Amino acid sequence: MTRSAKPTTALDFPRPLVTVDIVIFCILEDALKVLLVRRPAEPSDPFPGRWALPGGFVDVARDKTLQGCAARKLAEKTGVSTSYLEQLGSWGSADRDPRGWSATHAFFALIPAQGVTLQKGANAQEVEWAEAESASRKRLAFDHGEILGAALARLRSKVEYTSLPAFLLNEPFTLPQLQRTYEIVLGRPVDKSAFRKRMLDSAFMEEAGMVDGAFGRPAMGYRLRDRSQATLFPRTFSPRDSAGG
Amino acid sequence: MTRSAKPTTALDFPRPLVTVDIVIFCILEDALKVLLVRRPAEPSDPFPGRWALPGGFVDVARDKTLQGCAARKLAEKTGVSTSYLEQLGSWGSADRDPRGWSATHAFFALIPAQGVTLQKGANAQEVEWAEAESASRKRLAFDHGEILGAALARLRSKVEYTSLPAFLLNEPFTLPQLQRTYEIVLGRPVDKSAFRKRMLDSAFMEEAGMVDGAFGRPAMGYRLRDRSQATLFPRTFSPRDSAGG
DNA sequence: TAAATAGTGTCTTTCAGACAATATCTC
DNA sequence: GAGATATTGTCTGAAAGACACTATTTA
Repeated sequence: MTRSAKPTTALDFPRPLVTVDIVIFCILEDALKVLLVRRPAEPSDPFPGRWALPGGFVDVARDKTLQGCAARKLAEKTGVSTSYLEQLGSWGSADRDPRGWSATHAFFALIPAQGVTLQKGANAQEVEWAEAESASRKRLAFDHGEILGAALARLRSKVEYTSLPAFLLNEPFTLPQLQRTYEIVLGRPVDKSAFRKRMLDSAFMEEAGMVDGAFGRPAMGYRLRDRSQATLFPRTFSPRDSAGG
Repeated sequence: MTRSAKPTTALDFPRPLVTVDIVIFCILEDALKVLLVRRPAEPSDPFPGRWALPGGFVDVARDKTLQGCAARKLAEKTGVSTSYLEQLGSWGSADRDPRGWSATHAFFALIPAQGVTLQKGANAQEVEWAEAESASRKRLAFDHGEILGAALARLRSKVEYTSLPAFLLNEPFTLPQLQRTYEIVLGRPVDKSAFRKRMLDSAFMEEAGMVDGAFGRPAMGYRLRDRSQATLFPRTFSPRDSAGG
């Protein structure tokens, strides 16, 4: 990199604003939800009163890395510290923030429904779990609608060939629960037998004792062998006709 | 996003340095190469004399978007303006740049070998095409070794199930040329018949007249239908035994 | 006609999808 | 036992991999 727009020792040229935003997904009420916070109502703020993704400025004194900054904000909002956290991309332009040239680093997180305790911000911000699909069509603050759309697309795409949905469940989880999670995210039913074969064959989970629900036969509980990353399947889920190259 | 570390109208808190770096891939001499530039030798500069990825500070006055900034830098270095340009991710931390907290937005570009005219920087920077694999093991400036490694991993991963390698070829290209490109990036041979079936079935190319080489039977030339994005295949390339979950 | 390269055909195996059958629980 | 849910088994068709074969060029 040249890094020589100006004499390299003088770094006094204007810098963009740098923020981190997080798309936090969760399954609630049999639907895919995303966490939104309402921006302060003061008219001096950009997009007052609008719903936005949780996030904020990188705190140079406090944050050692971008990932760390994202993890901190996630924990502040949800109380969840261990979860799947993946970088989504960055959005930067002269006009996405009325306060000046800004670049945001977007992350997306998958967290299990239970164990979440929503924290209102110090400034008593309003917080809600919004249905993901409809939220992406809402008019959100900044370019957060676009970012949420990208997160949804990434999630849906990856769900076709990875074990990602497992991160949306508490452990131990059962195969029927996992299948239901896939179906919610994919938006279509999945064949039970094929699903189970696929999950068990790829061996990214291990047995964790029986779990019994309210009715019917108890199911085997599973936990992930590696909670730090998802497993890739060699093929996508696909009904017979579609995606058939 | 809170964006309220300080009163929201006062934006006078310290900001990270913001840069863009590009991993530019190209096939040369039957190998995958990446473009490196040598950093200035002045000791006042970070990593003097080290090889680095091309890139530099975002110019708030000049660049409208991050993608635009990347495209500009790509054109400045290679003379290539139309090519495949994808965001790779961002790397930001307190200590990756000795000059202070910095965040870089990394992109990766695929360009055809021909038509490239390397431009030495205004400051007569040294520029070279390095073999990609070995370059990723070299000690590059900043965290560029890590970034290059991530780019290589992303490329190799995507080559298994996308049409990406087509962007490394000039049009019109032939199927044997495309196959050779896949083999170079994958690092293993690919069956001719299966390869051709796959490429032709997914119909991301269209015929563009016969092309004849030095020897043997002339081949059909093809061009991409859509140069803006790659096509996804429903399955990965995989030899019989491996990846056979 | 030999060498080189491009393109096609065929066989086999794998495996996902469909769906039926069986197992184990509660009430 | 009825109802509910979990788990397994069997069949089938699509498609990828392996590999042999044919086609078209130059020397």
